[in-house]
Amino acid sequence: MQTIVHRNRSIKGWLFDVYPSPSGVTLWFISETGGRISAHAPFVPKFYIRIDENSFALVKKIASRFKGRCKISAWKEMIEIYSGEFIKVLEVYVNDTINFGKYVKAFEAELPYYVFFNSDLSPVQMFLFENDLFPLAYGEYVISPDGKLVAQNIEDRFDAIDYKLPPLSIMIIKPSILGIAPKYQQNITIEVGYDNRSYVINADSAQELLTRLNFHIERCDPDLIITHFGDEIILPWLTLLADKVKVPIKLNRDPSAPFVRTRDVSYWSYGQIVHKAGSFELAGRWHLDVENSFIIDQSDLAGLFELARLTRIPVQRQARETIGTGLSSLQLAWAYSHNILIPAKKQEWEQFKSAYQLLLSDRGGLIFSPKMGYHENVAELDFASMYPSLMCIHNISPETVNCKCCSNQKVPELRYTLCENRKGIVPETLETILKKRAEYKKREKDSRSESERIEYHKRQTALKWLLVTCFGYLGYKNARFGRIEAHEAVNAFSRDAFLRAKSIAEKRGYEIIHGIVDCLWLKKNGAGPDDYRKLSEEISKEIGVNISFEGMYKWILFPNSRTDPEIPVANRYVGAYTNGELKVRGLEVRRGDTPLFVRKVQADVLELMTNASTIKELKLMIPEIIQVIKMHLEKLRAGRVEPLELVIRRTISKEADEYENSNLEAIVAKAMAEAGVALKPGETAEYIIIDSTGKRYPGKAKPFLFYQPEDGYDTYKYTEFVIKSVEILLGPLGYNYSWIAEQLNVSA
DNA sequence: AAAGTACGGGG
DNA sequence: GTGTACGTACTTT
Repeated sequence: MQTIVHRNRSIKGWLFDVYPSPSGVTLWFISETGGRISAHAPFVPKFYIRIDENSFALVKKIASRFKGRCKISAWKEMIEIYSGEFIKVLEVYVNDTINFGKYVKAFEAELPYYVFFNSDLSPVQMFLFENDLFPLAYGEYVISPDGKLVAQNIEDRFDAIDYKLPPLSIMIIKPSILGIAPKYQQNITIEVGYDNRSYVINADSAQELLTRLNFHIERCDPDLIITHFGDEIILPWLTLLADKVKVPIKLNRDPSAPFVRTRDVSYWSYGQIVHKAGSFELAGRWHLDVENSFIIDQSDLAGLFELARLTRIPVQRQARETIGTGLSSLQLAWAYSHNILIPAKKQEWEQFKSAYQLLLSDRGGLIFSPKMGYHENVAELDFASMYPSLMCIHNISPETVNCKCCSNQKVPELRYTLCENRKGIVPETLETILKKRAEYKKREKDSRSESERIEYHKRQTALKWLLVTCFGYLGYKNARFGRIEAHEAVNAFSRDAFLRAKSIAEKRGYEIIHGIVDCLWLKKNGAGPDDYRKLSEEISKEIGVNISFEGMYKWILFPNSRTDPEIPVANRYVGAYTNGELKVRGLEVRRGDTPLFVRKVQADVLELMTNASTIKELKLMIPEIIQVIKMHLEKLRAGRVEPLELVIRRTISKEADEYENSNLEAIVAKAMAEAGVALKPGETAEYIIIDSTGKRYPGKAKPFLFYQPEDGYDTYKYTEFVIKSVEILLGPLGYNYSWIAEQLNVSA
């Protein structure tokens, strides 16, 4: 006799994905043996209301209207972050992970004068927080015969430094022409790549296209579909086709789940409009659009995975979120696990300022005026992670500044106190990041294997962005854990540190050539690397924040302002380190709106200049530089420059008809709108200048979308662009625009 | 001359 | 609390 025993199944592997599904969440795992397994976990998210007992009946009445969905759980004692004291709150269960937010809104609408906590967290994150889980967590997962996750034993930590990642099968889908947005392409063909092969899908009909794509998806069975422009263009287009010709597209691994799509948005972020494409997320596999992810752009998949593990935001979502959201999530997780109530955040209208932006705008950070022109034998000293370090060292956090319990005068210039009894949430969470990054940086330096070095570099770069954001976050008035006094305190400490560093250096006989916020450029006759290292050590020891010797420059240039040649500008400079590396800020090669052609010329010139060890040698190579420019300009004059290299990409800030001046952006936006492909504020105008005078061609510039090689281009304008980009380098050596133009046989 | 428009920053 | 850095470079009016 045989009995069939339905037993639990144990998987050793990684948590791959989590998303809401009816009465809980759906989880996907990748097992070590290569299985892709889904499971369901029941989960009831909850929120809290700070309410007096008299109002209990009112809450009960609202809850009873959503009978079966919302339920009053109990009175709870939880910690209010600013006071650090326990307060009494009412816990409400919402048995619907998909519509959690809608139920919360209903409560909020009827209880406008009460404070809500944990009410705008995502149920998926609450699930992860509560179960000590995180994306890509390695461990043992136990699944019941009816597909429920019943237990897990995690052999991994969200903040681990040594962790294994699952081997992922990857498919790439992209337009066969890259380098120009699909919006500007006349016919899009898609190219599918996997297993070291790629296939251009040239189909005669939509049916054929979809059938062939489905074939590839089934054969590859990707965990991860990487696209270029998948969010905005390709996936929406494919699904539209699929609906039209009724060929289901097999993008999802979970056939029961919908695609998660969000709308595109344009929003203001500190004086600039930003357009964010809507997202197109998949269920059971990831879709990552490399053109719609800041963190992938900066630090690749390795950085994205590092961040997702740390912030506990699912990978597809983390890819599209801002870094600020990631940092916030890290703090939320910490608060959640310490029974600290999380205040509902108010509507976010602004993005966070990065430290730098804030420093400039709030005049918090110090900027000296550079000594104009070329210098030799200058050294650079940088404070490493100055702001996060200050926050950790001095325990600066929204709830520790001006706390109730302490009276001290720790903050320079300001009469603020800093708590000595309780460690703040900001230092608590930052410390993890700082330590982790320091270790990655160390390994990056020490590692013998190139692939390891690259991996560690990507991870530490991702963490760097968290650190860069954290300062802005502290001063951001709408942040959950933000407070302006905390932000001011950091500023005060930073100015103090910077000024003390400066004065120590000057006392030792060094001349300050320039200084920005946490960077100092110094000079002293006869001083070498060892002297600067010694100076760095002395300053670090004195101030308590690490300052490091970045290197010495063979030459460095702080150019004059173009609008007023008598004055210097703080944020543009270029210098060649003694190791041959170049550091450039603010010049054309660094700008996103410089056409590739101009960038190439300036880059070529700079590369030559890197070979010079002294200003004298720089002067000697002028004829050589002129030759290089001549070569490029001859190509330009002959009409042989590829149109792509002449494309200017600039963000438009408003709708086509809102422009008051007919500048090139307005012209292009209008032309696009008329052709039915209107650009939204924050999207990029991509165009070629045909005739900037408008005499020969009144349109002046043409969107790349409509560009034909016969249209030609404005040789004069592009030449001028080139000469200006070289003048900024040669001008301080005594060779101005008209001299350069003359050498190049161009009328100035 | 004044107003309009866009860019950078961090490593 | 329905607002949107700030300084530079360049163009248009």
